[in-house]
Amino acid sequence: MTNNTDQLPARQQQALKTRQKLLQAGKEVFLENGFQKATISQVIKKAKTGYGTAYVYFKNKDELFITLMEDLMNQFYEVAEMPFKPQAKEEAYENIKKQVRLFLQLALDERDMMKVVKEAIGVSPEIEEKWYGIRERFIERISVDIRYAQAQKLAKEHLDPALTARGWFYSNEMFMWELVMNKGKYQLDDVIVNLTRMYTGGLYE
Amino acid sequence: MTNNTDQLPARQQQALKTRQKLLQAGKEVFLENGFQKATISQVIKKAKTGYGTAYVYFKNKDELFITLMEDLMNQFYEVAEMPFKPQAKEEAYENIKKQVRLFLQLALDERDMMKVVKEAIGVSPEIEEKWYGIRERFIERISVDIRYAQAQKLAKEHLDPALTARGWFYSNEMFMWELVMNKGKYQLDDVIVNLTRMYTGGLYE
DNA sequence: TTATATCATTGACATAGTGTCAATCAAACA
DNA sequence: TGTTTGATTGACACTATGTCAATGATATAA
Repeated sequence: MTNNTDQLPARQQQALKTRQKLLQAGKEVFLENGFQKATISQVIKKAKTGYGTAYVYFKNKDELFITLMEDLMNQFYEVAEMPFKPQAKEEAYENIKKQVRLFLQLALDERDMMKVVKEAIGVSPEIEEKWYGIRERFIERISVDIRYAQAQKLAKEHLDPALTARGWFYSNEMFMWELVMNKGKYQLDDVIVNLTRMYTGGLYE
Repeated sequence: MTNNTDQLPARQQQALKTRQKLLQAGKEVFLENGFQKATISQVIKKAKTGYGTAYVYFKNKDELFITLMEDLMNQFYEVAEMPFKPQAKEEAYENIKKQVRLFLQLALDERDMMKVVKEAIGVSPEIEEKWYGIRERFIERISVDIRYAQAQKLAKEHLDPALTARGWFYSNEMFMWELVMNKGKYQLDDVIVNLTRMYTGGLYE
């Protein structure tokens, strides 16, 4: 595999390399210190560049972190786009369980990074906005699924798809953060089964 | 109504007054600027005290804000403690609707303050902890309610009370923040009805 | 090959906020 | 009235941010 920097002039190659060094150092510093305690000084020290260099490549700490989040966030977008066309209630139940597991598992696979993401969402409006983008994408997708299930006469007509999708995603998201922050407090499978049962069947007989 | 500072020596009265001035000024500064942008300098300027005085009465900005939140947080604790002893599914449904409305309405009545609280939760671990205390109190109370409903054969036995209570509260909490942050985007009654229907009856036929 | 232009890199600087503490001031008390 | 006690204060040391004029190295042109 040839690196696409091969053809570039040495100057641009160097610049790319500097940027990469800052990203790598940034990731390490964020994982070690969390979002708030991480400083540009720590990053440039680890990357072995001058202080001002960081500001050449990134507007500020928030932007550096957003760049580092991007890959992970795209994985969430992919999970959100999963197709959903159940023909029966049983099939719906299985589909939903599968998607919940993908969502929670992705967060747990990147647990250390997700902890920092959670902190960053609380501190930086720009990063919060990025997460809201993912949330709304999920909710929109789930709304479509609910309308489909209603058209198939599988789901109750009297529930508002947008509100129901939102409430459902909120539960999922919060359990995700709970699992990320308190590993081991709950069993993943228990959470998935209970969430899905609640969603599909409700609490009362 | 006699003020209970009447009997105190003048020196302590003065100290109390200074503290009150800082609290009042703090509230104004937080509401005007939000949590992060609020500074001690702004507070002491508005309170007309010296810089160091603020640190005599409060360890830091977080502690000042926590003191300001206390009343509001206690109101949430009161809502969490509401009794719940339904004899039938219909009664349960009405009880639940009532409690959801109290919860959401309290947040909306203190909307401006709740916006700052949300920001502060994201920034300050101490304040986050305070909110988690309220959340866990709600969840514990709801767990008890679910167990009671299960014992009455009103609620499904196969749902885990702790997990179900948690998922249910998460939906409520997130809708609360949504209503607080985006006033008017959703109709309060629509949210309440949909949440409660989902919770009690589930999505599928 | 040399001169010049371009642009990546740099750290000192201005700015802004925090928390501390020795000094000051005024009330309480002997 | 003199002394003690404790409330108040702002200057100080510290930490972090973001900017920018100067520097240095590479690319280009003559």
